[in-house]
Amino acid sequence: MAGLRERQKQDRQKRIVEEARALFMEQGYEATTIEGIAAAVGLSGVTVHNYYGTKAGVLLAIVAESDRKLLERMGAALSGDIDDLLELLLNFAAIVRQHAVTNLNKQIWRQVVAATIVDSESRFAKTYHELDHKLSMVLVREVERLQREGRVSAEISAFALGKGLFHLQNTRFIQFVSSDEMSDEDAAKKLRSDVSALLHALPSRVAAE
Amino acid sequence: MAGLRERQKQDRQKRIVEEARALFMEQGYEATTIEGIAAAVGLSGVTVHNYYGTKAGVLLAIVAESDRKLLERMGAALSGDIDDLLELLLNFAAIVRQHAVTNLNKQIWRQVVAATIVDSESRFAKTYHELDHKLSMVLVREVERLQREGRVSAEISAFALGKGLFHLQNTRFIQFVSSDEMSDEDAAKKLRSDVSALLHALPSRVAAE
DNA sequence: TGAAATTTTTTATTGAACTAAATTTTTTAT
DNA sequence: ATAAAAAATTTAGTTCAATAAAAAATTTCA
Repeated sequence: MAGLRERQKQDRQKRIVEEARALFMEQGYEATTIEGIAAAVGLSGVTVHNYYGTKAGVLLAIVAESDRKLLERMGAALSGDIDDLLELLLNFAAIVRQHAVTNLNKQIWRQVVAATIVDSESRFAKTYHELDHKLSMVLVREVERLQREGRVSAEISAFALGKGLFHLQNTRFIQFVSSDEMSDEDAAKKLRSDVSALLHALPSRVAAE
Repeated sequence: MAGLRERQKQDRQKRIVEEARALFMEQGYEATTIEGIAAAVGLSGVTVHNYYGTKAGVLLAIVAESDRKLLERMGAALSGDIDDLLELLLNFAAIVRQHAVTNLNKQIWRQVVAATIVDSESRFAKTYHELDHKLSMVLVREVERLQREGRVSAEISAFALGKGLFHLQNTRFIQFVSSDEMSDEDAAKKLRSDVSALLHALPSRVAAE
Protein backbone atom coordinates (compact mmCIF):
# COMPACT_ATOMS: atom_id res chain seq x y z
CA MET A 1 0.00 0.00 0.00
CA ALA A 2 2.17 2.77 -1.33
CA GLY A 3 1.20 6.09 0.22
CA LEU A 4 0.25 9.08 -1.84
CA ARG A 5 3.58 10.69 -1.22
CA GLU A 6 5.41 7.65 -2.51
CA ARG A 7 3.29 7.54 -5.64
CA GLN A 8 3.90 11.20 -6.32
CA LYS A 9 7.59 10.68 -5.89
CA GLN A 10 7.63 7.88 -8.39
CA ASP A 11 5.54 9.93 -10.76
CA ARG A 12 7.99 12.81 -10.52
CA GLN A 13 10.91 10.50 -11.11
CA LYS A 14 9.23 9.02 -14.13
CA ARG A 15 8.61 12.46 -15.55
CA ILE A 16 12.19 13.51 -14.92
CA VAL A 17 13.52 10.47 -16.75
CA GLU A 18 11.16 10.98 -19.66
CA GLU A 19 11.87 14.67 -20.10
CA ALA A 20 15.58 14.16 -19.64
CA ARG A 21 15.61 11.52 -22.34
CA ALA A 22 13.76 13.81 -24.73
CA LEU A 23 16.09 16.72 -24.03
CA PHE A 24 19.25 14.64 -24.31
CA MET A 25 18.07 13.41 -27.69
CA GLU A 26 17.07 16.86 -28.91
CA GLN A 27 19.95 18.94 -27.64
CA GLY A 28 22.64 16.41 -26.82
CA TYR A 29 23.85 15.42 -23.40
CA GLU A 30 26.30 18.22 -22.71
CA ALA A 31 24.00 20.96 -23.94
CA THR A 32 21.22 19.82 -21.64
CA THR A 33 21.30 21.29 -18.16
CA ILE A 34 19.77 19.95 -15.00
CA GLU A 35 17.88 23.21 -14.64
CA GLY A 36 16.53 22.65 -18.14
CA ILE A 37 15.27 19.20 -17.27
CA ALA A 38 13.76 20.50 -14.05
CA ALA A 39 12.02 23.32 -15.87
CA ALA A 40 10.57 20.92 -18.44
CA VAL A 41 9.07 18.82 -15.66
CA GLY A 42 8.03 21.83 -13.59
CA LEU A 43 10.36 21.17 -10.68
CA SER A 44 13.34 22.95 -9.26
CA GLY A 45 16.84 21.91 -10.23
CA VAL A 46 17.60 21.14 -6.63
CA THR A 47 14.86 18.53 -6.60
CA VAL A 48 16.41 16.75 -9.56
CA HIS A 49 19.67 16.80 -7.70
CA ASN A 50 17.98 15.37 -4.65
CA TYR A 51 16.67 12.43 -6.65
CA TYR A 52 19.62 11.63 -8.87
CA GLY A 53 22.61 13.33 -7.35
CA THR A 54 24.32 14.18 -10.60
CA LYS A 55 23.55 14.63 -14.26
CA ALA A 56 25.17 11.27 -14.94
CA GLY A 57 22.78 9.83 -12.36
CA VAL A 58 19.83 10.97 -14.45
CA LEU A 59 21.43 9.51 -17.56
CA LEU A 60 21.99 6.14 -15.97
CA ALA A 61 18.40 6.06 -14.75
CA ILE A 62 17.27 6.46 -18.35
CA VAL A 63 19.53 3.62 -19.41
CA ALA A 64 18.43 1.33 -16.60
CA GLU A 65 14.88 1.77 -17.79
CA SER A 66 15.81 1.07 -21.40
CA ASP A 67 17.97 -1.89 -20.49
CA ARG A 68 15.17 -3.58 -18.65
CA LYS A 69 13.28 -3.61 -21.93
CA LEU A 70 16.28 -4.99 -23.75
CA LEU A 71 16.59 -7.81 -21.27
CA GLU A 72 12.98 -8.83 -21.80
CA ARG A 73 13.37 -8.66 -25.53
CA MET A 74 16.56 -10.66 -25.48
CA GLY A 75 15.01 -13.45 -23.48
CA ALA A 76 12.35 -13.82 -26.13
CA ALA A 77 14.51 -13.25 -29.22
CA LEU A 78 17.11 -15.85 -28.40
CA SER A 79 14.65 -18.61 -27.73
CA GLY A 80 16.83 -21.54 -28.56
CA ASP A 81 16.62 -21.94 -32.31
CA ILE A 82 20.16 -21.03 -33.35
CA ASP A 83 22.50 -23.99 -33.40
CA ASP A 84 25.74 -22.24 -34.26
CA LEU A 85 27.72 -20.48 -31.56
CA LEU A 86 29.04 -17.75 -33.80
CA GLU A 87 25.64 -17.01 -35.32
CA LEU A 88 24.15 -16.95 -31.87
CA LEU A 89 26.53 -14.27 -30.70
CA LEU A 90 26.13 -12.21 -33.86
CA ASN A 91 22.40 -12.30 -33.35
CA PHE A 92 22.75 -11.25 -29.77
CA ALA A 93 25.06 -8.40 -30.70
CA ALA A 94 22.78 -7.21 -33.49
CA ILE A 95 19.88 -6.98 -31.09
CA VAL A 96 21.96 -5.01 -28.60
CA ARG A 97 23.13 -2.53 -31.23
CA GLN A 98 19.71 -2.11 -32.69
CA HIS A 99 18.17 -1.55 -29.31
CA ALA A 100 20.87 0.97 -28.48
CA VAL A 101 20.40 3.21 -31.49
CA THR A 102 16.63 2.94 -31.34
CA ASN A 103 16.33 4.15 -27.76
CA LEU A 104 19.18 6.61 -27.58
CA ASN A 105 21.94 7.72 -29.91
CA LYS A 106 25.65 7.04 -30.17
CA GLN A 107 26.71 10.32 -28.64
CA ILE A 108 24.64 9.62 -25.56
CA TRP A 109 25.86 6.03 -25.33
CA ARG A 110 29.41 7.31 -25.17
CA GLN A 111 28.43 9.31 -22.12
CA VAL A 112 26.77 6.26 -20.63
CA VAL A 113 29.80 4.06 -21.04
CA ALA A 114 32.07 6.77 -19.69
CA ALA A 115 29.83 7.40 -16.69
CA THR A 116 29.69 3.73 -15.72
CA ILE A 117 33.47 3.62 -15.72
CA VAL A 118 34.17 6.86 -13.90
CA ASP A 119 31.49 6.44 -11.25
CA SER A 120 31.81 2.67 -10.98
CA GLU A 121 30.85 2.78 -7.35
CA SER A 122 27.71 4.87 -7.72
CA ARG A 123 24.33 3.30 -7.13
CA PHE A 124 23.34 3.93 -10.73
CA ALA A 125 26.43 2.39 -12.23
CA LYS A 126 25.85 -0.66 -10.08
CA THR A 127 22.35 -1.28 -11.41
CA TYR A 128 23.75 -0.81 -14.91
CA HIS A 129 26.34 -3.49 -14.29
CA GLU A 130 23.74 -5.78 -12.80
CA LEU A 131 21.68 -5.53 -15.94
CA ASP A 132 24.80 -6.16 -17.99
CA HIS A 133 25.38 -9.25 -15.94
CA LYS A 134 21.86 -10.50 -16.49
CA LEU A 135 22.25 -9.88 -20.19
CA SER A 136 25.42 -11.91 -20.30
CA MET A 137 23.66 -14.72 -18.43
CA VAL A 138 21.23 -15.03 -21.30
CA LEU A 139 24.24 -15.92 -23.38
CA VAL A 140 25.53 -18.35 -20.77
CA ARG A 141 22.24 -20.21 -20.81
CA GLU A 142 22.29 -20.45 -24.58
CA VAL A 143 25.81 -21.84 -24.41
CA GLU A 144 24.60 -24.49 -21.99
CA ARG A 145 21.93 -25.48 -24.47
CA LEU A 146 24.49 -25.77 -27.26
CA GLN A 147 26.59 -27.95 -25.01
CA ARG A 148 23.64 -30.27 -24.52
CA GLU A 149 23.19 -30.37 -28.27
CA GLY A 150 26.85 -31.25 -28.72
CA ARG A 151 27.60 -28.05 -30.61
CA VAL A 152 29.93 -26.81 -27.92
CA SER A 153 32.48 -28.85 -26.05
CA ALA A 154 31.09 -30.22 -22.81
CA GLU A 155 34.45 -29.88 -21.15
CA ILE A 156 34.54 -26.11 -20.88
CA SER A 157 32.69 -23.81 -18.53
CA ALA A 158 29.56 -22.37 -20.10
CA PHE A 159 29.85 -19.44 -17.76
CA ALA A 160 33.37 -18.62 -18.89
CA LEU A 161 32.49 -18.98 -22.54
CA GLY A 162 29.35 -16.91 -22.23
CA LYS A 163 31.23 -14.17 -20.45
CA GLY A 164 34.07 -14.24 -22.94
CA LEU A 165 31.68 -13.93 -25.84
CA PHE A 166 29.84 -11.14 -24.10
CA HIS A 167 33.08 -9.23 -23.61
CA LEU A 168 33.94 -9.43 -27.26
CA GLN A 169 30.47 -8.22 -28.10
CA ASN A 170 30.79 -5.41 -25.61
CA THR A 171 34.15 -4.23 -26.91
CA ARG A 172 32.81 -3.99 -30.42
CA PHE A 173 29.68 -2.32 -29.12
CA ILE A 174 31.77 0.39 -27.51
CA GLN A 175 33.70 0.85 -30.74
CA PHE A 176 30.43 1.01 -32.59
CA VAL A 177 29.05 3.83 -30.46
CA SER A 178 32.43 5.56 -30.29
CA SER A 179 32.44 6.30 -33.99
CA ASP A 180 29.55 7.99 -35.73
CA GLU A 181 30.84 6.59 -39.00
CA MET A 182 30.85 2.92 -38.06
CA SER A 183 27.90 1.11 -39.58
CA ASP A 184 25.99 -1.75 -38.09
CA GLU A 185 27.41 -4.04 -40.78
CA ASP A 186 30.96 -2.98 -40.00
CA ALA A 187 30.46 -3.77 -36.35
CA ALA A 188 28.98 -7.17 -37.18
CA LYS A 189 31.80 -7.98 -39.55
CA LYS A 190 34.47 -7.11 -37.02
CA LEU A 191 32.86 -9.10 -34.27
CA ARG A 192 32.56 -12.09 -36.56
CA SER A 193 36.21 -11.90 -37.38
CA ASP A 194 37.22 -11.70 -33.68
CA VAL A 195 35.13 -14.60 -32.55
CA SER A 196 35.79 -16.79 -35.52
CA ALA A 197 39.55 -16.43 -35.12
CA LEU A 198 39.40 -17.27 -31.43
CA LEU A 199 37.17 -20.30 -31.91
CA HIS A 200 39.44 -21.76 -34.57
CA ALA A 201 42.79 -20.59 -33.27
CA LEU A 202 44.17 -23.88 -32.07
CA PRO A 203 45.18 -26.60 -34.47
CA SER A 204 42.80 -29.54 -34.35
CA ARG A 205 43.49 -31.24 -31.07
CA VAL A 206 43.74 -34.77 -32.39
CA ALA A 207 46.51 -33.77 -34.72
CA ALA A 208 48.36 -31.90 -32.02
CA GLU A 209 48.31 -34.63 -29.41
CA MET B 1 66.95 23.35 -36.36
CA ALA B 2 64.19 24.01 -33.88
CA GLY B 3 64.02 27.70 -33.01
CA LEU B 4 64.23 28.94 -29.47
CA ARG B 5 60.52 29.57 -29.29
CA GLU B 6 59.80 26.00 -30.33
CA ARG B 7 62.19 24.66 -27.75
CA GLN B 8 60.62 26.74 -25.01
CA LYS B 9 57.21 25.56 -26.05
CA GLN B 10 58.24 21.94 -25.77
CA ASP B 11 59.90 22.61 -22.47
CA ARG B 12 56.72 24.23 -21.15
CA GLN B 13 54.61 21.34 -22.38
CA LYS B 14 56.93 18.86 -20.73
CA ARG B 15 56.68 20.73 -17.46
CA ILE B 16 52.91 20.92 -17.68
CA VAL B 17 52.66 17.17 -18.22
CA GLU B 18 55.04 16.43 -15.37
CA GLU B 19 53.36 18.72 -12.85
CA ALA B 20 49.91 17.59 -13.90
CA ARG B 21 50.88 13.98 -13.38
CA ALA B 22 52.23 14.75 -9.92
CA LEU B 23 49.13 16.69 -8.93
CA PHE B 24 46.71 14.10 -10.30
CA MET B 25 48.48 11.44 -8.28
CA GLU B 26 48.57 13.55 -5.12
CA GLN B 27 45.13 15.07 -5.14
CA GLY B 28 43.20 12.96 -7.60
CA TYR B 29 42.00 14.00 -11.03
CA GLU B 30 38.84 15.84 -10.11
CA ALA B 31 40.39 17.73 -7.23
CA THR B 32 43.14 19.06 -9.45
CA THR B 33 42.34 22.26 -11.31
CA ILE B 34 43.89 23.59 -14.46
CA GLU B 35 44.77 26.74 -12.58
CA GLY B 36 46.54 24.57 -10.03
CA ILE B 37 48.61 22.87 -12.69
CA ALA B 38 49.41 26.21 -14.29
CA ALA B 39 50.46 27.69 -10.98
CA ALA B 40 52.74 24.75 -10.25
CA VAL B 41 54.50 25.27 -13.57
CA GLY B 42 54.50 29.05 -13.29
CA LEU B 43 52.17 29.70 -16.21
CA SER B 44 48.68 31.07 -16.53
CA GLY B 45 45.72 28.77 -16.75
CA VAL B 46 44.87 30.17 -20.13
CA THR B 47 48.21 28.98 -21.46
CA VAL B 48 47.50 25.44 -20.37
CA HIS B 49 44.18 25.70 -22.13
CA ASN B 50 45.94 26.96 -25.22
CA TYR B 51 48.19 23.92 -25.29
CA TYR B 52 45.79 21.15 -24.34
CA GLY B 53 42.30 22.52 -24.83
CA THR B 54 40.73 20.72 -21.91
CA LYS B 55 41.66 19.05 -18.65
CA ALA B 56 41.13 15.69 -20.32
CA GLY B 57 43.58 16.83 -22.99
CA VAL B 58 46.27 17.23 -20.35
CA LEU B 59 45.43 13.82 -18.95
CA LEU B 60 45.70 12.11 -22.31
CA ALA B 61 49.03 13.79 -22.96
CA ILE B 62 50.32 12.19 -19.77
CA VAL B 63 49.06 8.82 -20.90
CA ALA B 64 50.49 9.15 -24.39
CA GLU B 65 53.89 9.69 -22.82
CA SER B 66 53.51 6.72 -20.52
CA ASP B 67 52.16 4.47 -23.27
CA ARG B 68 55.14 5.13 -25.47
CA LYS B 69 57.26 3.61 -22.72
CA LEU B 70 54.93 0.64 -22.45
CA LEU B 71 55.19 0.00 -26.16
CA GLU B 72 58.97 -0.11 -26.00
CA ARG B 73 58.90 -2.38 -23.01
CA MET B 74 56.39 -4.70 -24.59
CA GLY B 75 58.47 -5.10 -27.72
CA ALA B 76 61.38 -6.30 -25.60
CA ALA B 77 59.44 -8.35 -23.05
CA LEU B 78 57.57 -10.47 -25.55
CA SER B 79 60.61 -11.41 -27.56
CA GLY B 80 59.44 -14.73 -28.87
CA ASP B 81 60.10 -17.22 -26.13
CA ILE B 82 56.56 -18.17 -25.12
CA ASP B 83 55.16 -21.04 -27.11
CA ASP B 84 51.64 -21.17 -25.70
CA LEU B 85 49.00 -18.75 -26.94
CA LEU B 86 47.21 -18.44 -23.63
CA GLU B 87 50.38 -17.89 -21.65
CA LEU B 88 51.47 -15.34 -24.18
CA LEU B 89 48.34 -13.27 -23.68
CA LEU B 90 48.44 -13.57 -19.91
CA ASN B 91 51.99 -12.32 -20.00
CA PHE B 92 51.04 -9.44 -22.21
CA ALA B 93 48.13 -8.52 -19.95
CA ALA B 94 50.24 -8.73 -16.81
CA ILE B 95 52.73 -6.29 -18.27
CA VAL B 96 49.96 -3.88 -19.23
CA ARG B 97 48.41 -3.97 -15.76
CA GLN B 98 51.70 -3.62 -14.00
CA HIS B 99 52.70 -0.70 -16.16
CA ALA B 100 49.35 0.94 -15.55
CA VAL B 101 49.47 0.89 -11.76
CA THR B 102 53.14 1.80 -11.69
CA ASN B 103 52.76 4.98 -13.71
CA LEU B 104 49.33 6.14 -12.63
CA ASN B 105 46.60 4.78 -10.38
CA LYS B 106 43.27 3.11 -10.99
CA GLN B 107 41.20 6.19 -10.28
CA ILE B 108 43.08 8.12 -12.93
CA TRP B 109 42.89 5.28 -15.42
CA ARG B 110 39.14 5.35 -15.11
CA GLN B 111 39.22 8.96 -16.20
CA VAL B 112 41.52 8.06 -19.06
CA VAL B 113 39.28 5.34 -20.40
CA ALA B 114 36.22 7.54 -20.03
CA ALA B 115 37.90 10.46 -21.79
CA THR B 116 38.96 8.37 -24.77
CA ILE B 117 35.38 7.24 -25.21
CA VAL B 118 33.64 10.56 -24.74
CA ASP B 119 36.05 12.61 -26.81
CA SER B 120 36.77 9.89 -29.36
CA GLU B 121 37.35 12.46 -32.04
CA SER B 122 39.83 14.63 -30.15
CA ARG B 123 43.44 14.73 -31.22
CA PHE B 124 44.53 13.28 -27.90
CA ALA B 125 42.12 10.38 -27.96
CA LYS B 126 43.33 9.58 -31.47
CA THR B 127 46.95 9.27 -30.45
CA TYR B 128 45.81 7.10 -27.57
CA HIS B 129 44.00 4.79 -29.94
CA GLU B 130 46.99 4.72 -32.25
CA LEU B 131 49.19 3.54 -29.42
CA ASP B 132 46.57 0.96 -28.53
CA HIS B 133 46.68 -0.23 -32.09
CA LYS B 134 50.46 -0.53 -32.07
CA LEU B 135 50.24 -2.43 -28.82
CA SER B 136 47.78 -4.88 -30.31
CA MET B 137 50.04 -5.33 -33.32
CA VAL B 138 52.74 -6.66 -31.02
CA LEU B 139 50.29 -9.41 -30.23
CA VAL B 140 49.49 -9.97 -33.89
CA ARG B 141 53.16 -10.48 -34.67
CA GLU B 142 53.52 -12.97 -31.87
CA VAL B 143 50.53 -14.86 -33.19
CA GLU B 144 52.19 -15.01 -36.59
CA ARG B 145 55.25 -16.53 -34.98
CA LEU B 146 53.14 -19.16 -33.23
CA GLN B 147 51.53 -19.98 -36.53
CA ARG B 148 54.95 -20.58 -38.05
CA GLU B 149 55.77 -22.84 -35.12
CA GLY B 150 52.55 -24.77 -35.65
CA ARG B 151 51.13 -23.75 -32.30
CA VAL B 152 48.30 -21.82 -33.87
CA SER B 153 46.25 -22.90 -36.83
CA ALA B 154 47.65 -21.56 -40.10
CA GLU B 155 44.17 -21.21 -41.50
CA ILE B 156 43.02 -18.28 -39.43
CA SER B 157 43.91 -14.62 -39.68
CA ALA B 158 46.67 -13.66 -37.27
CA PHE B 159 45.36 -10.13 -37.35
CA ALA B 160 41.87 -11.17 -36.30
CA LEU B 161 43.16 -13.43 -33.56
CA GLY B 162 45.58 -10.83 -32.24
CA LYS B 163 42.86 -8.23 -32.14
CA GLY B 164 40.40 -10.58 -30.51
CA LEU B 165 42.86 -11.47 -27.80
CA PHE B 166 43.69 -7.83 -27.29
CA HIS B 167 40.03 -7.01 -26.83
CA LEU B 168 39.59 -9.63 -24.17
CA GLN B 169 42.66 -8.30 -22.43
CA ASN B 170 41.34 -4.76 -22.70
CA THR B 171 37.93 -5.60 -21.27
CA ARG B 172 39.47 -7.21 -18.23
CA PHE B 173 41.89 -4.31 -17.95
CA ILE B 174 38.99 -1.89 -17.76
CA GLN B 175 37.32 -4.04 -15.13
CA PHE B 176 40.58 -4.15 -13.25
CA VAL B 177 40.92 -0.38 -13.06
CA SER B 178 37.20 0.08 -12.47
CA SER B 179 37.35 -1.62 -9.11
CA ASP B 180 39.79 -0.65 -6.42
CA GLU B 181 39.26 -4.04 -4.83
CA MET B 182 40.18 -6.20 -7.81
CA SER B 183 43.64 -7.65 -7.44
CA ASP B 184 46.11 -8.36 -10.18
CA GLU B 185 45.65 -12.08 -9.61
CA ASP B 186 41.88 -11.81 -9.92
CA ALA B 187 42.24 -10.02 -13.22
CA ALA B 188 44.66 -12.64 -14.49
CA LYS B 189 42.41 -15.48 -13.42
CA LYS B 190 39.39 -14.03 -15.12
CA LEU B 191 41.21 -13.37 -18.34
CA ARG B 192 42.55 -16.91 -18.34
CA SER B 193 39.08 -18.26 -17.94
CA ASP B 194 37.70 -16.13 -20.81
CA VAL B 195 40.39 -17.02 -23.27
CA SER B 196 40.65 -20.63 -22.34
CA ALA B 197 36.92 -21.16 -22.80
CA LEU B 198 36.93 -19.49 -26.20
CA LEU B 199 39.94 -21.41 -27.47
CA HIS B 200 38.44 -24.76 -26.48
CA ALA B 201 34.79 -24.00 -27.12
CA LEU B 202 34.26 -26.09 -30.21
CA PRO B 203 34.27 -29.86 -30.08
CA SER B 204 37.37 -31.29 -31.73
CA ARG B 205 36.86 -30.76 -35.42
CA VAL B 206 37.75 -34.26 -36.55
CA ALA B 207 35.03 -35.71 -34.40
CA ALA B 208 32.49 -33.16 -35.59
CA GLU B 209 33.06 -33.58 -39.29
C1' DT C 1 68.84 47.48 -33.75
C1' DG C 2 64.10 47.98 -34.61
C1' DA C 3 59.76 46.77 -36.78
C1' DA C 4 56.65 42.99 -37.46
C1' DA C 5 54.81 38.76 -36.08
C1' DT C 6 53.66 35.54 -32.75
C1' DT C 7 52.76 34.00 -28.18
C1' DT C 8 51.63 34.54 -23.57
C1' DT C 9 49.37 36.76 -20.02
C1' DT C 10 45.96 39.60 -17.92
C1' DT C 11 41.45 40.77 -17.20
C1' DA C 12 36.82 39.80 -17.37
C1' DT C 13 32.81 36.91 -18.15
C1' DT C 14 29.87 33.17 -18.82
C1' DG C 15 27.72 28.96 -17.84
C1' DA C 16 26.68 25.20 -15.26
C1' DA C 17 27.13 21.63 -11.67
C1' DC C 18 26.72 21.13 -7.17
C1' DT C 19 25.85 22.43 -2.06
C1' DA C 20 23.89 24.52 2.25
C1' DA C 21 20.46 26.43 4.91
C1' DA C 22 16.18 28.48 5.75
C1' DT C 23 11.36 28.60 4.39
C1' DT C 24 7.25 26.89 2.55
C1' DT C 25 4.25 23.33 1.14
C1' DT C 26 2.29 18.93 1.53
C1' DT C 27 1.18 14.80 3.85
C1' DT C 28 0.23 11.95 7.69
C1' DA C 29 -1.61 10.77 11.98
C1' DT C 30 -3.79 11.98 16.09
C1' DA D 1 -8.96 20.01 12.17
C1' DT D 2 -4.67 20.55 13.64
C1' DA D 3 -0.11 19.45 15.15
C1' DA D 4 3.94 16.98 13.70
C1' DA D 5 6.72 15.13 10.21
C1' DA D 6 8.59 14.95 5.78
C1' DA D 7 9.71 16.73 1.46
C1' DA D 8 10.29 20.30 -1.96
C1' DT D 9 11.49 24.89 -3.04
C1' DT D 10 13.72 29.19 -2.68
C1' DT D 11 17.62 31.75 -2.03
C1' DA D 12 22.23 32.34 -2.11
C1' DG D 13 26.71 30.99 -2.93
C1' DT D 14 30.92 28.32 -4.38
C1' DT D 15 33.80 26.35 -7.63
C1' DC D 16 35.76 25.56 -11.84
C1' DA D 17 36.08 24.84 -16.78
C1' DA D 18 36.10 27.29 -20.74
C1' DT D 19 36.20 31.46 -23.79
C1' DA D 20 36.99 36.23 -25.49
C1' DA D 21 39.46 40.22 -26.15
C1' DA D 22 42.96 43.43 -25.12
C1' DA D 23 47.63 44.22 -23.42
C1' DA D 24 52.30 42.88 -22.70
C1' DA D 25 56.26 40.25 -23.68
C1' DT D 26 59.18 37.71 -26.63
C1' DT D 27 61.11 36.21 -30.81
C1' DT D 28 62.23 36.55 -35.55
C1' DC D 29 64.00 38.67 -39.44
C1' DA D 30 65.26 42.39 -42.31
